[in-house]
Amino acid sequence: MKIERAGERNTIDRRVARTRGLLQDALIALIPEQGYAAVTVDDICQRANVGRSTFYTHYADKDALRSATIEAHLRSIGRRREAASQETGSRLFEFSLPMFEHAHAFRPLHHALLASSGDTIHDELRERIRRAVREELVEKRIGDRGMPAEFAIQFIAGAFLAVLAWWVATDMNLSPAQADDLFQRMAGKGIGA
Amino acid sequence: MKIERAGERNTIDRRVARTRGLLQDALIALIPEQGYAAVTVDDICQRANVGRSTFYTHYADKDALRSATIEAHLRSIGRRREAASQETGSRLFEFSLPMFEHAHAFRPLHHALLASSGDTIHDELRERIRRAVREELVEKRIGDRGMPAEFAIQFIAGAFLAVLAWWVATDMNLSPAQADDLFQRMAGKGIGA
DNA sequence: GCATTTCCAGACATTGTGTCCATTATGATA
DNA sequence: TATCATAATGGACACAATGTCTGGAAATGC
Repeated sequence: MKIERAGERNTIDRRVARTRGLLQDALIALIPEQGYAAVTVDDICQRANVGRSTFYTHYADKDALRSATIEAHLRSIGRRREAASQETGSRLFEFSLPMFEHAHAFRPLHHALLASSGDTIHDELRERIRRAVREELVEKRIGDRGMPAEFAIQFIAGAFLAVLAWWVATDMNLSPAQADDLFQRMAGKGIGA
Repeated sequence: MKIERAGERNTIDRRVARTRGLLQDALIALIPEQGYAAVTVDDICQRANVGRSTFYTHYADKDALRSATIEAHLRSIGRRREAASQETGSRLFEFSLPMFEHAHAFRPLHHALLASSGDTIHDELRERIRRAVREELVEKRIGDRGMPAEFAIQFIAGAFLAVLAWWVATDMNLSPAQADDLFQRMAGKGIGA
């Protein structure tokens, strides 16, 4: 009699690894084509050449597959980051360079993760904010010395939207004027190391 | 015989205005409760007390309703900004305060707009980045003088994701090291007005 | 008041989801 | 290599949501 206690398994059946790999790759391949929301479980299975019932023996649903896929890649970034952390010692944001490097190596994945969601409204709001930032930066000729204008624009617009979303989601302890003040400070002086 | 040319209508039937208003309000109300993706057309109709078939006489689908809802409000933000622009004159980022103020006045709308893109794929990555930023900022005790840590975290994480998305979407003329360098500079010193 | 428009409930076909089962195929192990 | 455990498979099923279409009832505008 063989008793196999939970979690005692130290090797993974090749079939499992193969199936999961195929499914993950299929998802990543399909997202740029149709957008995540439009991708069906059936699409994934056909692209991966995997039976639909097999899908459900591995993942509860599409979201579970997505999580697992991201999780796997994110772990590799984490390892890379730890390695980098020991080398460089005390950089300001240790996560950023490994992330840029990973995005460079796995561009299709990151494109799938970050590309405009196809959501016209979100994209429209983003674009409006960017336009507003662009106008001001160009008009007032701020930020030179090798800093590409578009980079600064994306930076500021992204920061603003993130901060606005957070502020709206919280209980709004800060007044609009206070929130704006903090934003202006961060945008102007940065984290001020 | 009465011929009604397209677009010649100058008044809107009260029933139409009433129905559309109810549907838009219902959507905005439901998004914070369940998230946009989980809201069904039936949910919206029940909340709005409107027949489901009526829904489809006004909007092609759920996305169309969302578009129409947000578009209307976005126009009012534009007007507010123009007004504010004339008053203040020469602030650094003129768009930000009016936006914060509008978000304060129409919080449910902005919550619906910014909370979850419906594309949950962003949210997961977003959360990971935030965690990475949070660890570093807290660990290294950076940013004091009345700057709430969470504000700085959201700011940096949002800026990073926007910059990363932009970089991945372009032809990647910048190397990972260069991109990271620019990011570090902006994060550390800001726009440097 | 009357013609027009909108609202509505319900029926319908369609698509995608998630579960289950019996059967076949394949990797692990000795 | 033989054996056994596990994975993969297609098909059937119930279910939920979508989007279309009807005919009649209700409201609106003029």
